[in-house]
Amino acid sequence: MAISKTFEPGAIELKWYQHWMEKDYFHSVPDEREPYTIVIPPPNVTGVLHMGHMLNNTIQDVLVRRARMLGKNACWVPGTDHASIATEAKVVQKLKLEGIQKSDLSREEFLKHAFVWKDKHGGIILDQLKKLGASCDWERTHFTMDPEYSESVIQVFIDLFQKGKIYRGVRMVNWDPEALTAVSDEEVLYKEVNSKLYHVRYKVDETDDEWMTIATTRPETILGDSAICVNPDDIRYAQLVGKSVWVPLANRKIPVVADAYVDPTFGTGCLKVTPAHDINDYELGKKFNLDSIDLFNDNGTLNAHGLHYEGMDRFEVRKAIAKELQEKGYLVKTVDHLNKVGFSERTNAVIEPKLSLQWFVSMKELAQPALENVMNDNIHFYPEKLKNTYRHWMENVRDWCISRQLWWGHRIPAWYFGNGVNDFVVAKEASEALDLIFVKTGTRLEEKDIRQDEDVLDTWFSSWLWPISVFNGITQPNNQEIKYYYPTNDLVTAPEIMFFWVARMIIAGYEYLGDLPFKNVYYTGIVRDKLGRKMSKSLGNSPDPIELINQFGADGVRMGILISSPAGNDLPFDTSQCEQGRNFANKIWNAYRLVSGWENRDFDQPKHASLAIEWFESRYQQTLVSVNDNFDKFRISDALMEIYKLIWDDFCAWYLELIKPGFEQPIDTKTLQSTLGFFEKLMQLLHPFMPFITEELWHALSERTDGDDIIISHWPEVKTYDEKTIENFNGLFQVISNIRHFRKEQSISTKVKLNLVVVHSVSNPLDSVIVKMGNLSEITYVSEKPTGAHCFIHDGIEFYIPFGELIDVEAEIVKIQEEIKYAKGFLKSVQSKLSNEKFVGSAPEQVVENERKKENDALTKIALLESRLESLSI
RNA sequence: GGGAGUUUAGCUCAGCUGGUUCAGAGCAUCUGCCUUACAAGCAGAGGGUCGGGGGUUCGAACCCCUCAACUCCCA
Repeated sequence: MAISKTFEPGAIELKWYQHWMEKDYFHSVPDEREPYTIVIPPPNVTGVLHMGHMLNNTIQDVLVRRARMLGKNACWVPGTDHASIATEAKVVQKLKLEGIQKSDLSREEFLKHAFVWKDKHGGIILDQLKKLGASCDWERTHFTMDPEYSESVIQVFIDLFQKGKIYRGVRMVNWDPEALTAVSDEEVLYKEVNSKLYHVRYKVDETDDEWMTIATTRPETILGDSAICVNPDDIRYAQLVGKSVWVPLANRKIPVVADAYVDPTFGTGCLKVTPAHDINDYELGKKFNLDSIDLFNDNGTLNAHGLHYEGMDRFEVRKAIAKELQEKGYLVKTVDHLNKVGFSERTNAVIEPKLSLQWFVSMKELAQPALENVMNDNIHFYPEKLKNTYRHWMENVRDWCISRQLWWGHRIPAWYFGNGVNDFVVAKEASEALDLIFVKTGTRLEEKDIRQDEDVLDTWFSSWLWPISVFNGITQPNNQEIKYYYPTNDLVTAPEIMFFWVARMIIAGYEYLGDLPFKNVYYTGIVRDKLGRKMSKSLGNSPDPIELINQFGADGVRMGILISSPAGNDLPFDTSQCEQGRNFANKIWNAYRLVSGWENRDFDQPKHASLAIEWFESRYQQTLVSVNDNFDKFRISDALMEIYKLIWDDFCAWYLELIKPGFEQPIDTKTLQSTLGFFEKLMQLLHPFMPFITEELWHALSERTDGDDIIISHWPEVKTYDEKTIENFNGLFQVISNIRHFRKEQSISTKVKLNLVVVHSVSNPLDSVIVKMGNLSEITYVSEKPTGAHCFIHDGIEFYIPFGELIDVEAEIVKIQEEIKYAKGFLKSVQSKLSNEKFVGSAPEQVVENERKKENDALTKIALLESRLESLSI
């Protein structure tokens, strides 16, 4: 059967993925082997695969596949999270298209719709990962709202509440007026926005015409002002502190207070204080015991405090109120101003700081072990520099707002029995709640008398349990699986979610299992386009991963993604990298075509072949050591690069050429066997990176018994190797390269065979190789150097290529002169070092010795070059 | 505003404790080749004041100071 000239990945990928699935190779059950565990960073259940997932999951697959080959019990747990805000928004939107308002539905009805949506879209992203070759244990696929998982989330909430680590309180939260929920600090993105600074004057009480002018970017909040604040050192306003001013339009009198918080150089130096709508103002409000006037409805419109603006949107009011202030003479001026505005990560709505009653996790104590164990490298970050960022966050950790005013998610297990601040209990079921209420109050209530909290928990409050709850470690403590798989080994994720997720998993790990959740965290970079922009759906600058796979093959795409992406560095992605991957697959494919076409016979192995085999074996071992080392250091792309060069340069360009029989000539059995063996071992090294082509060739190279698949084959073992052999061959390659260089320089066609004359007494067993690779007619050994020939020196031996008439003698002379000039300059620098007493005195002996050797070499070289120059000049 | 990081070839990056191997790799570029596995290929080549300036040292891409640019995190 003819083998196609190029590698065609499509059918092959499908075939082997199916085969692996049928063989259940991805599935893990605890046994006596050492476990190797990775939990996938769960993508959003509503998401589709993007380039970030591709990078992330390719790396995980590489690690898992190698661990599997190392004989470990490899377990890669896949799954998705419920992404409460994003998913709820999508479901609401979908219902809207069907003419259904969320408000028309009961909670139960809405959730029914949401689950329908989840069942329909939830699996997409995981299916896409299969195309990439991801060897996840699909039988273990988890979802953060699975019943048992949910139970663990609720159990943890109750436990932390009982420990006093969860509390309910009024705080300034980040309100998303579009999603109608609070979001955590981490979900707010600050962006610079061109806005205006409105200078508005407030009349000082008990004066005729004395005014204080404040500067604000948010005139719509004027109606909620409770004070004016100035810096106590600001002499401009010192006499006004303690007096009162009148709030424009509202006709309310508010005090003037002084606090060092105010920056006298910003604006006018007078700050209007709106405690209900700014976090800093809120602090001032507490300090000075000011009224807190909440102006806004949840959807961002003004409420009754907004007077005649009631019902209008905050941004509409900004325009309208500026106009009214202008008309009534309060607006002094407006100036352009660049300021930072917080946007919701989910809805992109402008975040409204809002006072509200929310649930919080108190973080300070919980964070302690999580901080320590990263700083002391019990949990190792790659790259290490991210430890700094982590420490900074952990040392200044703030309490975590975990309630969300949504329905899609884990409903908070708190039960209210009255209107008092403390009229609630926390319990899993209503019946338990009733018991607790009885204990708390002495009153026996019925279910109809109590109501459960309407809110759900932040999604991260469930995914922080991911490495534990995928093994049911909370609901069934000390079960066999959690004991076997936990702590997991490596976590591969993006630095963007270091706080959202990584830090919190570490916290949960220590709190609930008293141990780290993973030993290593490998942070990938952000995938960017050619212009350096982050790839995103809204920019439309991200290639469709599935399209890429169709175009270049999964192996090609995997290589394209990994070839240049060191940990923590952004990956400026370009499809040309996948092309490189595809080309590599093709190169391997063609190497196989060559080898598979050889006919073998029993005859004595030529000397050069046995030497070549010895050399390649050493090179392979040398690379293997280095590849292993790179893996240990999570230098994944370096490992790949080494394998790439080993296959392309050493194996294809040199080894195969060395042992290749003449056209239509047979090859000896021994050499063929060794070559097939090498090919196999190369495929094993490459398998974690390019699983499909390697499995295909594993089977093509040899008849395999059932179950003899590369995916479960044993990672090659390190054996001692001979450095000397590698050095010898490097010399050989340089000789050949010298010949080729000369040919190229003199534009001598490959069709013209050259002679090589060596001034040496002993011939080399590899001469036949030089003849072949250098396209020579013969090599002759002489004792007298010939004249009229090009010369190069390697390892002290002089090599000559006799001239034909075509050779440009003048050019040759010029070239030698240049070489002499360079060598003399080099000699001078070496000699000046050696004549420096301080250098000779203080540098280590080894270094000085090296300089002496350099001096000697240079002298010899110059002498040789000069004698050649002489012979040419005749 | 506070903190951290980065700056080495056209691009993406290596370069460990200062010392032959220290100025490297892959890609891209240029030149010549359809040579019988592969033009998705082969052979060869060019390209860098290691961000600028100063210092320490016999010796600096590497250590110190300073300036500049970029990136990220926090407020």
